Amino acid sequence: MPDPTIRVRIAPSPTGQLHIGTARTALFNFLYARHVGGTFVFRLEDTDVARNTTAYEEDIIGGLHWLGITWDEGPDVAGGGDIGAYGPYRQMERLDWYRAAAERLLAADDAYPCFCTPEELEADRKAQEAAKQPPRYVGRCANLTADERSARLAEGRRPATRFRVRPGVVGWDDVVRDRIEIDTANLGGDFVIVRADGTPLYNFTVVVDDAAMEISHVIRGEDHVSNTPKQILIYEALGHPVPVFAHLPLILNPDGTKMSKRKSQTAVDDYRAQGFIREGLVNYLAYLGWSPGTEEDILSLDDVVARFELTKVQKGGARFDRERLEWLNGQWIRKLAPDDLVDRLRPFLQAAVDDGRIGRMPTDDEVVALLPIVQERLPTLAAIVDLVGFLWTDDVPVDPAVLVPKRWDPAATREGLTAARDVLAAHDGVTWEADELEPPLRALVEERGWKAGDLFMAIRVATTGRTATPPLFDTLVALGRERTLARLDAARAALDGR
RNA sequence: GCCCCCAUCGUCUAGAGGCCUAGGACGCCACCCUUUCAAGGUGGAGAUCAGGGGUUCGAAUCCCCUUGGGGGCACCA
Repeated sequence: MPDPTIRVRIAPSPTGQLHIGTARTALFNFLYARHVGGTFVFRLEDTDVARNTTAYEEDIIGGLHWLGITWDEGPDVAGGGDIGAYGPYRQMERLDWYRAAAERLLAADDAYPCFCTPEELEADRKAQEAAKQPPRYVGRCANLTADERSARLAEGRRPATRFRVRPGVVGWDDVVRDRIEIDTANLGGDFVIVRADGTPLYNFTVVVDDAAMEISHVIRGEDHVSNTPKQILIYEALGHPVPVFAHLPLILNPDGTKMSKRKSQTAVDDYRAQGFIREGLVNYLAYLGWSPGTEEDILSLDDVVARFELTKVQKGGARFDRERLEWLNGQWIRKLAPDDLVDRLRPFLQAAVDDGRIGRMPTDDEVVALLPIVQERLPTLAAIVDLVGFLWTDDVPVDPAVLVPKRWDPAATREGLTAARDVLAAHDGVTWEADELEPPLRALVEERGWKAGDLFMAIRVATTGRTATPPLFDTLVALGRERTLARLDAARAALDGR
């Protein structure tokens, strides 16, 4: 049931790393397109030449792909060629389109050349501010005669192009917030659509491109609501049909303000580097401002596509809750198949080797063998290092103070560790399985009248350096006989050295 | 200063006039399981549906006002 009349887009500007907010907007556009069988377009708004870099372009495209978000038209790789019949999909390659559109507006007097200098505009703004007036263009160049214009041109002054804002009210039926109407008197006067240097501005290019690419639904953040009337004015002046608008609620910092780098972690890359997986992040992001209206909470990308409705989008902003993200991430990590999980864990293990947090890289087999005891304990992939890093490090620092269980004293601990060491050393060493290690140690506890927890905790700390680990006997198996005995010896020595 | 938007547990949300003595999830607290930590299970605390007026037989749901919060007011996107 593909619907060729529905075309949506994401149009990031490559001036920074992929932002959580951009990813969410891209996701919602993708979800809508896939749900209705429409077309999803990716376009690069790269007219801010001073701040663009291909590295950011790569980061954005790579990040979206990593999340599982794909598009039907646009550049598929950084710096790469376009796919699709409505290209080019980079604004810097569409300069002719903007020039032609600007000329049409100029010819129809819907726009005019403005010779105001930055100094003049700055002075106007200062005066308005002092008078507690809202900033707006005063219209100095709005009604210049042809002679006045040519005179200024003759002086060598390069004009910007301003769009003439007509009086009246502009309104639209927003899919998420119903009817919105704004008096054009509040738009700040005629606005610039082409800079004096000839490069076009956002509110203008976005309309020219969306119209040319036949975008039917503009799904974007609420921060664009105030741009919408300006854009509608341009659509009308250009004679293009106005698309349907859907303004999504913002993603907020914990304090309720618009999510920002200053107050939150906003780069998708950073979440990825911390071991969040695409399934978890996508699931979490989908629920920021949307819900299926059921009591489901673990949904795959495909599940969300099947359930997504623009009309179920929330109006109010949603604070980013990292705790919930971690829980969801853990849920998804638990669902991964062993081989898949090992593949995803490998880079995190390698990173730990590289910066010395662990001494060596475990083999895939070693990691697979460990999954039954670690998979359900990982809120993130990166947590693997904290959880069982002691397995791949030669010297595990053991703090004598934590080595002694609460009910024991150092002497008792020494005695316990010695007895445990003897019991384990008596094991033949041919096999070394959890269900072979536990019974004799429990028998030891029984015989001495100890509490199992005390002895086990002493062994745990002695062999891992930690009080919280995966189940003890599985851990000792992973450690191996020799290292288990060696660490027990070392711990006793540490106790003696006190 | 001006314009616009929003408002259900701490957080994400269900709720589209009676099914709501407001449901779920995260987080929190107990208990169970248990060698620690998780996971899982059970139960609990937690929202006078921001406040006030209407409309209606009946309002979290519709209207108005107030308050609070947010977004935007560039030759940025």
